[in-house]
Amino acid sequence: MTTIKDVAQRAGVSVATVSRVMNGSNKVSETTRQRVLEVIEELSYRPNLLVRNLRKAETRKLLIMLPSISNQFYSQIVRGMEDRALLDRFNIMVCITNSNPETEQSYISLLTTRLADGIVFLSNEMDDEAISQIAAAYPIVQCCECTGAKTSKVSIDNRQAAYDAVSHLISLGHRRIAMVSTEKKHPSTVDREAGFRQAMEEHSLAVDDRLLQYGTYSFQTGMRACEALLALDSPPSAVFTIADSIAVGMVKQLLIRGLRPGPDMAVYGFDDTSIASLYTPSITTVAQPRYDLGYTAMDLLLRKIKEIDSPNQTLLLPHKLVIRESTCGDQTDSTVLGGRSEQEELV
Amino acid sequence: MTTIKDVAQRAGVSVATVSRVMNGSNKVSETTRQRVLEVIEELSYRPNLLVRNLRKAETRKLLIMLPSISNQFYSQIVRGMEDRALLDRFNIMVCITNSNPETEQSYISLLTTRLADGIVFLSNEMDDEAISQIAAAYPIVQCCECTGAKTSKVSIDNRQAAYDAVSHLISLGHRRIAMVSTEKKHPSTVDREAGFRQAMEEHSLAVDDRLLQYGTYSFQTGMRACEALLALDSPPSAVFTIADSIAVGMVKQLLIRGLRPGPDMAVYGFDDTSIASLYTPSITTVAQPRYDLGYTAMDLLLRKIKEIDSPNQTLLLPHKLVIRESTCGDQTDSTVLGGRSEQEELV
DNA sequence: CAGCGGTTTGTAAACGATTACATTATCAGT
DNA sequence: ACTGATAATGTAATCGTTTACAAACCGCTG
Repeated sequence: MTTIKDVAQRAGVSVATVSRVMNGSNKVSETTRQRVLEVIEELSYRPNLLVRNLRKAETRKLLIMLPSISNQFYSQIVRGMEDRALLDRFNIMVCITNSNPETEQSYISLLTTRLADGIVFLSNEMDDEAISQIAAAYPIVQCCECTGAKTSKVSIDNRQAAYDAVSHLISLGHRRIAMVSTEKKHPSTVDREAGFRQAMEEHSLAVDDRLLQYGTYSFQTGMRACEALLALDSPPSAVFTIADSIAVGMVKQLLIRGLRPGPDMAVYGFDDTSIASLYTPSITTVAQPRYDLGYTAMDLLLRKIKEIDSPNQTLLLPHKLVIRESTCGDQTDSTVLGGRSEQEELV
Repeated sequence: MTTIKDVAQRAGVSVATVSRVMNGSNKVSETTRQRVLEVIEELSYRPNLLVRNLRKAETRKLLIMLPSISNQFYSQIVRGMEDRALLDRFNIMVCITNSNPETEQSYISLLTTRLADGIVFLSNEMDDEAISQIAAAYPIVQCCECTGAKTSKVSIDNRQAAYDAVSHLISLGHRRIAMVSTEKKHPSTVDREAGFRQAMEEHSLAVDDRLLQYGTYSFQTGMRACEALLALDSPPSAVFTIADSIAVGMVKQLLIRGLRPGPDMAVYGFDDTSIASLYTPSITTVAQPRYDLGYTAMDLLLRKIKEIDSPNQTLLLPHKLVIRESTCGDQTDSTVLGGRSEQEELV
């Protein structure tokens, strides 16, 4: 490997001069600058950034922790983060934890061992105590899944969003409303369940335990829940699910059973991932301002990097209901109703 | 920041001893080991890995270059890579290029500046010449999108796969077969188009230029292509698309027009992403051994890391046709036919 | 108790850059 | 020709580890 010394020697200057050329210092004559640049080109010299990072005590690398890469939901968020990070000349790298605590820990140690300058969690496995402790010394932000840890955070108001969705179903005349959620209680899950209950209670509707189904974020969960609900003596007329993937499963199972999603059973999704608008029938859902969530989270992280002792902030961004066919009372043809989500290529 | 010196001082030993404890060298007495460990805990000391990486001239970090995070297709591939990398105690980090040459370049420089030990490209923007040059000095592997660059590579035989798919359509009795592809010619695109043509020619079927539609990987492309094809004097009875996302658009548009995907027009997807099995009707497609592709690619990369001068290899893994409803001749009900793809959670 | 082998520990060079400070070159003004 | 200011360049310390080599220590043996 060629080092700065090799370049200096070959160009007949000192390493300091080469370093100055590399860093664009103005205290180098045009003649030597050219010579050095030539030699750099000639030897195809690339500085060892480990050393530079060491000397400058910064890496300009930020980590984004995703539980999984296969979730459509994250792409716009990550794009927002990236755009914001680039403004301050930071690079981002995505770490996939698979919701595995050890994997998560191994990526966190990149931060504490100075291989990265900050982390945004899109979900985390560690407990609040541990996260808070790390956040006290290193820049950390939570996005979308915000626990009780002492960090800066950004998300939507999940409780309110669920409340709005369920209230909407009620306003359509539904009285027996089911909920399909996950066994694993993410912060967003807890809030969405709370919003569901609040809406039901405020409209004096009973929450029948048999109408509560639990599983994972998979469409299989939606299909199974659909079966279970249809098997009841008096099935619900509407279902609120906490994720589009579950809603898709519900809808598919209804179709398999020859039932019409919407008229026969209304289905509400959550997140407005591309499949919700793509599916036939299209699926009513709650949209989050994903790009903004990411952009804002990154903004908070950069603030923390500039000043680790800056106070923690909690920001809530506005959500939106996207009404589509799956909550349509009368479905005479399969024309796509409004609520087309922002154009997003499915590459 | 506490350094190894602080620990040494506090524990009353030399930095060498602390380093030995950190690295699990056996030449430390149990007594001092314990004392040092206590101090490390007490000061919550974390070594600066920039230095360690510098001394050891390795980072044990591998980069995976994705054009986009929103593609379902990549998740299993990445998992395969990760599993293989972990066996050799390497961490992986995902870099999203957005198909932007500058972004790609900025991540590649992480390799040449010794911040990472190797790269797997799931697609690349640089030209073959540039890639070959880098690959001569640094470990690089191409996966799924293999150009003419001098690197090790893994993919399926895209030409053969397309050939098989189109031959299958022909065996079902179709004679007028359209193709929907992308403007941008990725290596896989070129091969799939070639396979399409080969199958048509070998069965003495004319390739009507009006039956060739081009766009992006988006479902909008599928919808538009569907419109264009239906507007023809004699529309095709089957369509081969080079991506599931396009096929979904086709199917959706057929449904909107009140036509039956399958009986009225057969639709073939490619890649077997989760949406293909999820959609109603489910979509016939070509499945790639995604996990294995990733695992194998990483295996080749690790080989290159061990020995940069090891010869480049090109591996082709077997594909599979997954027959579903969208190529079904008579569709009496919406029962899901075989070809359920490997269970994959949609999180 | 000198000498020996083995274990444990310490000293200091090295990794490859950045940068404060020192030195040298350049040149205008007298 | 000399001075002093300014620009260009060089020297060497430094970042925080790892590790080769040297030194100290310990218990035994003869």
